[in-house]
Amino acid sequence: MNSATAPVRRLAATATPDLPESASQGSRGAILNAALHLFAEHGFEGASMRDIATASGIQPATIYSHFPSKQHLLAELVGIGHAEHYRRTSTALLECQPTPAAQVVAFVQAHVRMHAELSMLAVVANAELHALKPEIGGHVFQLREQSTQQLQTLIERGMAGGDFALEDAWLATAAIGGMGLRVAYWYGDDSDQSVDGIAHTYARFALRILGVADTHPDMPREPNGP
Amino acid sequence: MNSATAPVRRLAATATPDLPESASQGSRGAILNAALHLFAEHGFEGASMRDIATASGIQPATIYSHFPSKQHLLAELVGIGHAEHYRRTSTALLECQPTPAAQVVAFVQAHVRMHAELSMLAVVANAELHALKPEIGGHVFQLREQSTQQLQTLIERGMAGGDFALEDAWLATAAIGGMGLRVAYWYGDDSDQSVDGIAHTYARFALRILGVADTHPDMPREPNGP
DNA sequence: TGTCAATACGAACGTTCGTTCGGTTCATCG
DNA sequence: CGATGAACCGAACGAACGTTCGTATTGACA
Repeated sequence: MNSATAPVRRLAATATPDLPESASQGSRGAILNAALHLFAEHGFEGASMRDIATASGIQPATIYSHFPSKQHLLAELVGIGHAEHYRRTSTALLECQPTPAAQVVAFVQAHVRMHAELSMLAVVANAELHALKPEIGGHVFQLREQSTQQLQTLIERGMAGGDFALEDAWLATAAIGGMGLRVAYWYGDDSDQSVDGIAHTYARFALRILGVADTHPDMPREPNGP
Repeated sequence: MNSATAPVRRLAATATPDLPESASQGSRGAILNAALHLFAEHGFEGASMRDIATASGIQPATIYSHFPSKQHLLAELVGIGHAEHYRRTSTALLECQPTPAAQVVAFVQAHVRMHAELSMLAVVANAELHALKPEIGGHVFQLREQSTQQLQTLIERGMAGGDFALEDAWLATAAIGGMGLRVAYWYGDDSDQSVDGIAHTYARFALRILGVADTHPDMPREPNGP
């Protein structure tokens, strides 16, 4: 009955460790952290430099001692987010068995974990990418393309080897990537789902999308109990 | 090589029929249409009333002859989007066979078609929902909840009847809903995929996620050729 | 023909925006 | 001790913001 008064939040998370540790120290880190929270909740245009200054406990002018502009602040966050995503998926692919199904499982689990554990960073990197001027964003777009290509290549190789049963690798890439992306918006500290459980289930969903039977040896088993 | 200069678009569509016909006539319709394009591309806070006025060929002050505020402009668009989505999925469910698998196929195809054919409306209704003040948004949140509940109920009934093989109805709802939602962002006028083809494939993906065999009679067959 | 309501307009209101400027503090180091 | 440079601040800049005001135009109807 209180549905008309509660504000509508853009994502569920509030207090997760929102930045990889290296970037969250000192005044510069405080600014980044405040900008991350405000950009995630209100969007780039919806958060002012004064808001960011207040949230990080310093004056607006001081932000310009650490970042040349609001755009560069966004660029740093979007860059960190994409780099972290690419780092996680790449590492996961290096550490798993070299079969197509196992690689898809590794990729999807890393993908999902990223969007759950660093949901604010993921939301900003995805939803505010359009606000980033190309001359400042630059290399981020390449990283983004590479991450998509990673998954699509896995799927195409599985199709070519007869491991997967589907017609269109691109549609499957979009579907699997998209369902993982959305995790960042609904996963919160109070979710009754564990990150491991979500990653496990989504990996299973991904293999099912690709036409892999539940009896396949690479199909993820039940995760450990609570 | 031109990757550093091209602006990053938020969604791919540009010229689709962006509003249900009834709402797009007269000056009021021109304003709504301009606001839809600008909100979709730049976000609510990123588009100014002057931008909307210029795009619709009238003066800023005149907008206030048709809408009491910028918030109400957004509320109307978000409301139309959610109403249209709920109308499409509800109609689809009424017209299909009453088996769980056929109902999921009908829902997912309507869901996907909505996000492809009215991609701007879908982007605004989803990505800008957080900018809508609760006292102005109001009933939209109920519609949103109902649409999610529609799909989750279908899945739960299929699970109870033994038609689907999975553990968690909510995770499947989130995954299937999320992958369809993302279609609005990448589907464009120049996509080499047809809307029918995408809807067909995503319905198939959905049934696979739910553990339905490819040989099940409700599994969608190949759509008609080109 | 006179009146009313709807639609449109140019100009301006007060506020907030991103950013800059001049100056202060303070630890570091020759 | 004096110099240096980074971090920080209060105050202000011009521009852009959502919105309001007073007025002009118009078509429908008495």
